[in-house]
Amino acid sequence: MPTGEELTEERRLKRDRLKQGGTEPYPYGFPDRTPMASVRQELQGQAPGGELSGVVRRVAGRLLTVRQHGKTAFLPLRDQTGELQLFLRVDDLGEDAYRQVLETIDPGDLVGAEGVPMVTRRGEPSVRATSVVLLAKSLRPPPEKWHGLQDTEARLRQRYVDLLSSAETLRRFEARSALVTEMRRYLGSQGFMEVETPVLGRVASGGLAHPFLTHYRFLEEDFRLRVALELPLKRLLVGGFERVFEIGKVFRNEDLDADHSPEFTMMELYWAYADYTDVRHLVEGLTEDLAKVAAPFLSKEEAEARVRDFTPPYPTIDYVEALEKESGIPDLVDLPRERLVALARECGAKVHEGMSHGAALDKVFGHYVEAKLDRPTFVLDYPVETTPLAKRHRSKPGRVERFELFYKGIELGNAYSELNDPDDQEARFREQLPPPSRTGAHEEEEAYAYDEDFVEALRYGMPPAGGLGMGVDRLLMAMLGASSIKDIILFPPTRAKAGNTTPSPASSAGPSK
RNA sequence: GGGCCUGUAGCUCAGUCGGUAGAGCAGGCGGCUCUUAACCGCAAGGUCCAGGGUUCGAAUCCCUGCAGGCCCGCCA
Repeated sequence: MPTGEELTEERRLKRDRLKQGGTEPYPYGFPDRTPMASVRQELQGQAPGGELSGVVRRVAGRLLTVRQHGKTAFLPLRDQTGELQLFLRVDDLGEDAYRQVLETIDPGDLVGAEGVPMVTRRGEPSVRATSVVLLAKSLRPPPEKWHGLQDTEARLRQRYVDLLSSAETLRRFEARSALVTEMRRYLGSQGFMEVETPVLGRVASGGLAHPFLTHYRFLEEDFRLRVALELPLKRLLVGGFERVFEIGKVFRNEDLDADHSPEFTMMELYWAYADYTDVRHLVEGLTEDLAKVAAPFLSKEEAEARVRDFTPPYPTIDYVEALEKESGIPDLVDLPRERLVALARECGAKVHEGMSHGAALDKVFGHYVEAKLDRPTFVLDYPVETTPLAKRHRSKPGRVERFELFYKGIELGNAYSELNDPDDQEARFREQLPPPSRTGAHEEEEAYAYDEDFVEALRYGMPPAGGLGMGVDRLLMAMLGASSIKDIILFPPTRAKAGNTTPSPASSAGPSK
């Protein structure tokens, strides 16, 4: 029965037939299960046609397809660890049970079985089933067994279908988990303590971005979702914690594309009594370690390339030297603001007239230098006006102690010797604020918001410290070779389907365009 | 935000010059005791993304919209 509803109805009928026969189509569990990979392991070295006589194993998973040959049938199942086929014979199950199983199951159903691990005459590891039970009826047919789910939109909107039909997708998100777990373990081994700080706040500072707005009913105030983790973590250094980190979602109300998602995961750490050089060596250790953990999830060639790329030390280049060398323009950094804005425009960047010197410089740098940084490379010592939260350089006037790590043309991390002079911090925040003449809501949101309480915290004294921020999704893209951030995020944001929009009270509070 | 591309059966895809809709998989019925996208036979299955226009006639041409992808710009 060919339409989608008819296919669903056909499966409902099978389910109801089972129910009428006294079989529960959604039972409560399936205890004492052995993972597919373990059964395969047990069968290693078993000759074709042989079986583990006397051994009984229970396996469960999603039914991939049914290959029936009259009185025998092969039912490949998949669980999280892998695939294994059931071998069904009338001789093992009896006529009635055999017929009932084949008449009521469909590809996509969750199925459990008990039987003897064996290897078929054709050499395929299998379980010769002595009983088969339905564990959950699937009412929807799974995607085509050979091509899988190709529709990129469906894969994002219904990630569960992508996952259940693609072992590769499942594996990629296992890799994500393994890498984030390793990041926590590694930082813990270096003495860092994981903390959690608020997502909702009155000011969204620590980064340059449009915040999401929301309303806090109890406090009767508009709040913003954080755009960075930096300022609360530094307050903790003031309080006396010496090595802290946080891994959490941050929110920037901007475009979604191949390497940006409005909601993404950030890792930031702050390290008292250290500086950005210490942080640089920590980043080398961390990324080297993560590349090794990523390796088993990659093809042999890719794994070797990744481990080779992330073998420290990584080259360092000076921001100004690199920029002048790549652009061929001497003293580019010292050009007046207007000239820089014009230059940024020539580089193809979107510019607006009031754009700051630092912002224009960043565009020019991105054009001439960043795109060319293929191997992991640290760019050191940015001009002071690009970076309001970093400490002035100890020996290079007009610069701050800051580095960014680039790989394959994208930024993976950003670190400073943290600014801890409260008066300098206050002044640097104020320089970032747009001149009053053009204080539109738009530009105001884009400046590093002035966080008065943070400056107050610094007045109590923050130890000298090094700090780091890494975009976790991008780091994972780099490690796993993903070309889109959507391949790394389980449920990326999608537009509402037509006629399916939910009216939102917060949308009217968003920045007007 | 600008440019290009895509949207046809549950899934993967064809569809010529504008002439009234095709295949494979999945599903139904029948056959088959070692398959690997099993195989063989039979029958069935459509809001051609939505709306409008041109035309005797539109999946096909035009316009608008919706959704997605890629490139560019941009925040990580």
